[in-house]
Amino acid sequence: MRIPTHHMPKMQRNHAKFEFPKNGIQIKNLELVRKKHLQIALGASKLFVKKGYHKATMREICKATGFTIGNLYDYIKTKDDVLCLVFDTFHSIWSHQLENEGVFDIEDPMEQLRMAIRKRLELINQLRDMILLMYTDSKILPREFLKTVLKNESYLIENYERILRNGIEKNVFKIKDPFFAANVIVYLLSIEPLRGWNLRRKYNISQINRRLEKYIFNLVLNRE
Amino acid sequence: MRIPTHHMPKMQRNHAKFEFPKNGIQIKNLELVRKKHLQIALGASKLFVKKGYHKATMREICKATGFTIGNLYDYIKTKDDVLCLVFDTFHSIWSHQLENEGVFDIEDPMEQLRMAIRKRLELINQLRDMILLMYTDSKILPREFLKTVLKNESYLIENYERILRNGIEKNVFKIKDPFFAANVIVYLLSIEPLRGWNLRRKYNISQINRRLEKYIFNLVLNRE
Amino acid sequence: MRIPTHHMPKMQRNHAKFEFPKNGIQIKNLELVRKKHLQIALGASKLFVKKGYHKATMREICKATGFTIGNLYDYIKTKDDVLCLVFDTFHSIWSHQLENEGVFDIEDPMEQLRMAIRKRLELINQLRDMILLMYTDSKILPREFLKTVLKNESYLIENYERILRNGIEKNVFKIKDPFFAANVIVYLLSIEPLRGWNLRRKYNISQINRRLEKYIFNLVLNRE
Amino acid sequence: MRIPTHHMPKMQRNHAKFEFPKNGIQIKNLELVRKKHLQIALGASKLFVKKGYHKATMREICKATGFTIGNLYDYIKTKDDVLCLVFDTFHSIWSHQLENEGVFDIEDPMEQLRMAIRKRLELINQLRDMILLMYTDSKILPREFLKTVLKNESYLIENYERILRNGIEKNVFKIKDPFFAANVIVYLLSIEPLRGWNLRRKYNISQINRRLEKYIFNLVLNRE
DNA sequence: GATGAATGAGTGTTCATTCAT
DNA sequence: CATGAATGAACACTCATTCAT
Repeated sequence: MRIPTHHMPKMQRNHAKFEFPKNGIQIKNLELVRKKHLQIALGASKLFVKKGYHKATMREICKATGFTIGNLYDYIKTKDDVLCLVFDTFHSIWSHQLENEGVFDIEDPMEQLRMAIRKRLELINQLRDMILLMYTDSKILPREFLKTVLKNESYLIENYERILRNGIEKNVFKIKDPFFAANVIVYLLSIEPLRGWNLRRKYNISQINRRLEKYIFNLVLNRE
Repeated sequence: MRIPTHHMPKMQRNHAKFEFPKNGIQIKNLELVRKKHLQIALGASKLFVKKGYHKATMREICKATGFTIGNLYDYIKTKDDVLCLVFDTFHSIWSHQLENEGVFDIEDPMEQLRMAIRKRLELINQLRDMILLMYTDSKILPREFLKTVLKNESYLIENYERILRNGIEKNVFKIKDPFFAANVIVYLLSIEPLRGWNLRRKYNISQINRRLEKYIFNLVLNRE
Repeated sequence: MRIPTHHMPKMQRNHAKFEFPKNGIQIKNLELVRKKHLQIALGASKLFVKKGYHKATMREICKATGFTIGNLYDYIKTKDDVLCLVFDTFHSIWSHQLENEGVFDIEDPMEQLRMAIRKRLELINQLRDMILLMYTDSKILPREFLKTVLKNESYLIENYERILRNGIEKNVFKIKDPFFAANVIVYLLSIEPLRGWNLRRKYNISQINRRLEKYIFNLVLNRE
Repeated sequence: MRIPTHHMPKMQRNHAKFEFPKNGIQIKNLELVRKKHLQIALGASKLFVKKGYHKATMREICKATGFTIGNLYDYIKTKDDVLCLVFDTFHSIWSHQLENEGVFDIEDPMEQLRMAIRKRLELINQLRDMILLMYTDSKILPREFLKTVLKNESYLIENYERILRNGIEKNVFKIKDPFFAANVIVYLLSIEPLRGWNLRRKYNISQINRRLEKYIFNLVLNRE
């Protein structure tokens, strides 16, 4: 899994709400904490992708992140926090992508949607395994944190809905229910990480992506 | 979750894995073993849906299935086997549905596809939680067993592909790539169990289902 | 520490209230649980006396009690429970002694008090180290359990108070405040286990006991 | 707990243990070390009284004493040293009290004993919780240090013995065995911190003290 | 076949202590 | 002298699995 490092500086911007761990930690230097949290998230995500959250032991997480056990626990309170950190890091990228890509500056609805699809598919290819992880392990997340994740996710869908509404207003898109369509589109875009094992037997990634794009435009341009 | 019991007789067809649960102990009555395996799968699935596989303990599985610990281990070898049994039971229903519904007896492609969609959505609604479980926990399955599961899954997709090809031959469906379309359709049909938390805020199940049906027909009837 | 086994059959009589652990345990055979709890208490008490509660590890407790770790945890929920079991076992002996010794059948107050003192000193000598343990580690006990322990302890003191009142009524004892006197007497009787390191430099146990007896009679027979 | 600061100057007399806290680091200013040791003892004692020695972490000790972790370890070598410092500080007050109170300047044995009792009870009331701590946690002390503590304690008892002998010589006290009596007296005087939970249900502190005084005089004035 | 007590490797977590800055 | 991040041995506890009855 390549990590899209060009996104990193922006990652934790909107997420003062994700403070780890909930209660005070040992370490006092706040900048350091942020740095280490990122280090944990990056290392642990790779491990979780490989072994799954439950089968990864704290000792393995330490090795994967380059921490000693005690030191790791200076930055988290429980193992669950590690998963939260992983989600915090990647789900931010995941759900706040469009704002960061300048998609909303594009006027032409067709071009805007095409951009939104392509950029998303690029990101999805980069984060393939993380996306699978985010699907399979999100139900492990603490209730409160899961709520935030879902909120982010629906925020992402709203972004697509906005693009669709823009196209509808300009009489380019023919769909009647942009909310449902946005859900379908966002869902469809993840087909490759989730069900790719079958598609990949016949197509390479870019063939899949091209077809997805066509399907989505088809969906958006034809009367329902 | 209602379990569609009319499917049960066919369920355990192809799984050598469970034929001799314990090397040393010869359980003669094979019919009994099958009965007990079903009992385990039914009880355990409910538990796994509630708690997840990893957080469910063997003791809880015993309680949920009505076995004592020692007795349960007469029918399985490891905890993983329980998950396999659950998959074995439900994934058979899941992937061999269409054959059992008489869908292939229908001549008219439109009618056939409509039937295939509706029957599937019905089943998906019944098995909502199991489907989520099958997505999230399939990666826990032993390698060999996972292969069987995926084979079943692709068999299901092939069924849809066959329906599409039938419609293409009869000049009803306009699609060029029935393999890809089948994958997309099967994937789309599961949107509710997997991403329903967002859709359900606006629609009830049947509204979702109606929209899905329309989308799929749209997809199939329009030139790509 | 010799364990006064002749008391054992009576030990758990009055203490249905002490159920370990608070919530259900794995083991179903209740008689077995009682037997094992006793085994735990006897083994652990020796260890705690030697090392103290906090320095004793669960593995040492296992070795001292003859359990494997997992099996020990079939009978307790936490390490604290082991201490509670120890207290439960010995504090019962400790605080319900007099009823079991026939002291209350004696009519003559002098004889009754003498008996109460001697029997107690005998017990105290047997339980020397346990008494020290009960003093030093009682503050570790869970709040609720400590309350029961203190109630038992005050019940013991009440027994002495009753003996004193009997002597006052029969004009043998001259004391005005039997409650305070009973507290002092019970406290004094434990001087050897608690502060014996100094006394033992000059006296043997029976010399200490003889002197204590004299002091208490002095206290009880003279006008305040 | 008020700390009787007027005793402090004499406190750290006889404890080579803390003269060079760290082999490698030569802290030149010995006066500073003494000051810091006192700071540690005062802060830590409050914490130990509240949580017990074992449950108090070094981090909590730091917070309670106003040190940073690294700095604290400039003045001690192990956590046990903190307990030793606490004992060193308070046990000195505890066992060298009488010399500092001018008790030995009093000629009249009755007056002298009364003074010795009252001053002691005053101190005991001030140090209530510390006394309980000194009882419960003394067995944690390193062997060598415990010996010093016990020596101090027996020194205290000797002081009372001296007072008693003085009274015997002057034909005021009737006791035959001043050593035993001194042990009993010193032990009795601590009844309130150790067993007060029962007494305090009926009496306030001064009522307890008055009764104790009477009992001790009774003990000392009557033929055994 | 059924029972449930026993096993012990392995887990997440704590915390006294060290040491670079 | 002071700081606090880093270390890792040790801990309490869990739970899949076995096996005597």
